[in-house]
Amino acid sequence: MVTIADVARAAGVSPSTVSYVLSGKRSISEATRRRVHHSIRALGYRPNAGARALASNRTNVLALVVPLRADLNVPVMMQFVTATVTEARSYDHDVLLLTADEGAEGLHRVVASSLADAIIVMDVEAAEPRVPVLRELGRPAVLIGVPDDPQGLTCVDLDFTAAGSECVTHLADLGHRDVALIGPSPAVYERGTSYAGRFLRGFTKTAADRGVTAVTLPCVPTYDGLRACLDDLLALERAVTGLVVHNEAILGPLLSELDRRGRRVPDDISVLAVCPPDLAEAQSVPLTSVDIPAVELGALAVELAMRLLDGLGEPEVRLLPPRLTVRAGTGPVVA
Amino acid sequence: MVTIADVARAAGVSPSTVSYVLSGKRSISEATRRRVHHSIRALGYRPNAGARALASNRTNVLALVVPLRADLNVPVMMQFVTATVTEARSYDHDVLLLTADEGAEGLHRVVASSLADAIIVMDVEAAEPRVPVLRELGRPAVLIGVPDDPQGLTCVDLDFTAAGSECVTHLADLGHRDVALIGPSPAVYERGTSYAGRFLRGFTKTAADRGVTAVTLPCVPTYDGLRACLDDLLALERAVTGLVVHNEAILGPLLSELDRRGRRVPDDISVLAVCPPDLAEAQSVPLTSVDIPAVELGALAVELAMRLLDGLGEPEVRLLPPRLTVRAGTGPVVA
DNA sequence: TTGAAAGCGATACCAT
DNA sequence: ATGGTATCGCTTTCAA
Repeated sequence: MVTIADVARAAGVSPSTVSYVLSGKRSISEATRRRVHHSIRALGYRPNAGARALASNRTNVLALVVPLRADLNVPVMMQFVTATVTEARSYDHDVLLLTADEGAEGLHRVVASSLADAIIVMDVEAAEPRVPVLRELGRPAVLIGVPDDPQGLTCVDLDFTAAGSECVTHLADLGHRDVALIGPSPAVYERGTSYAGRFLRGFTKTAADRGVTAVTLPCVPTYDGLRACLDDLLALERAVTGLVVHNEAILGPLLSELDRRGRRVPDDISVLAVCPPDLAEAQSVPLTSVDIPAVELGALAVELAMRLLDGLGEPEVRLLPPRLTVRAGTGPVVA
Repeated sequence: MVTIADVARAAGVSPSTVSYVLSGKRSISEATRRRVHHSIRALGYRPNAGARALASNRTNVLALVVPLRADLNVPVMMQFVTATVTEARSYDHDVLLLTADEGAEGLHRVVASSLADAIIVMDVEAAEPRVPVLRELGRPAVLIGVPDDPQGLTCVDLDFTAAGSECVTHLADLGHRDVALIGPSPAVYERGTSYAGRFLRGFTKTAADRGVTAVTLPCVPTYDGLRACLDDLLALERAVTGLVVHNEAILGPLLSELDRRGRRVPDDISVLAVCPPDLAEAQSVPLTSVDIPAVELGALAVELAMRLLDGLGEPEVRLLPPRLTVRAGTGPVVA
């Protein structure tokens, strides 16, 4: 193994000089810097992470806590994870992966044993049980999602309230007077996942503001769940002409079932989805969609974590504005 | 911060004794052990990971390299990742997440800076460029997938050859004489992803052995790709009565399109899929499927990595036998 | 602008 | 069965 001492010897300087060349924490003459860098490359030196962490109290590692649930939007999750890793690398950091089933204990463990400098937590619930722990951990934390009381914590998320609102606005502007929201699984609402409730509120409020009739149908993400959901939908007294789907898993099946039941999109019914653009585009009829900006959110989470680690920046809640892309699946109401 | 010295003092023993109590590397009297454990709990002591790594040359961390591609089966990937983390924790290890875009350099980095003790690599190609590097790294490595030359490396995967074979066998036993394989995107074949070719070979060979006519159609995972693929399929001279789908992304759309084109499953055509059971079950018609045992593979990969770290066990290729579950989507040929 | 050396918190060897 | 302590590789203070 090549150590800092080997490099120092080869470059004819002291180990501390090599360290300072690497960290940039004090000025070094150009000549020395070059000799040191040359020796580093020549010997293929890489600082030992453990030694560095021990001496500096910095691991250059971010802990990322991912959910283990099956009822989540997995592709979006994975996008988020890879974006986090990629962004972390751009700050010369690595990512340690934790699963949510370790709970608060996992957070304690990682911090107390100095495995990571900061923590990023995905899939935050409204009454998030890990929030008090995160506050007391004494390490920067960034949540994806906004708990009821984000006091003292940094949170990032899509502005789901605005997203729900924008979907209704778009439909109302096209003349739709009767809309429905096909939401996530009831389980998602029941455990109070923060984004589901926020989207619903934006949806409902704007519908009221615009004088649009709005119904909400949570949907279990199975074929049977979908069928039941559509049965309910089509049995409504006033025919719904605009459908907002906040449940990626059933998007394809939903369109099939509508087709099977003789409802044409968008002629009979407009469909608008909350999902990644490629999913919206890959449907039998490309759907107007509000993007879930997983990649931006991942990068932003890392960026905010870095700021906190540098002692800059205060805890804050950062909501990204929704972006709605119009595609063939949305049309005006045909009288 | 609570150190091992604090614990030692509180328990009235030396630091080395505390260390030995924790590691179990020498015998300790029951009384001492109890006092030490009591102090550990009382003080909330957790060993410092960096210090431990520095002194012991063991990080208790596994590096996991995940692909960044979009054309992969993301839910299966995520299952694999979480299974890996969960299993690693059961060995008191953590998982450091790397993305494949760091390439061989990333592997060097992680090893040279002592960030991880072993490496698990997903999405291995037939002519995997990282293979030579992994061999020279001097650290245990486990590949998910089997490269052309697995010499000296440990590999785990589903036995895709047997899986392809079993699908044909099942259809042939039901009397099907004309079958087709709807495979992954052409891009997957082109870059020589190892599992795609192996499945194809098992499929083709068994078809020949059984005197069954077999055609293969790679399918770009978009709606247009699917339509083109089905056009080709239905234009064949001899009508295909059995369809094997090795491409999860288009499973739902495929069934919709078949329905739209008036082909009933399984009355007109039997459909058999290679995918997780829940996906097969969630279709409009539940499909017979060969499971991709992501969870077992993840756990197995970790287990083999642990063995290698303990100096037990040689490099080996471990293929899990396919398991076919019969569901409503497969039926006999109706003359 | 640079060097010497004291830690950081464990492990494991050498003693007893 | 237990203790003392050198050691791991790096950072950072203190000095020059």
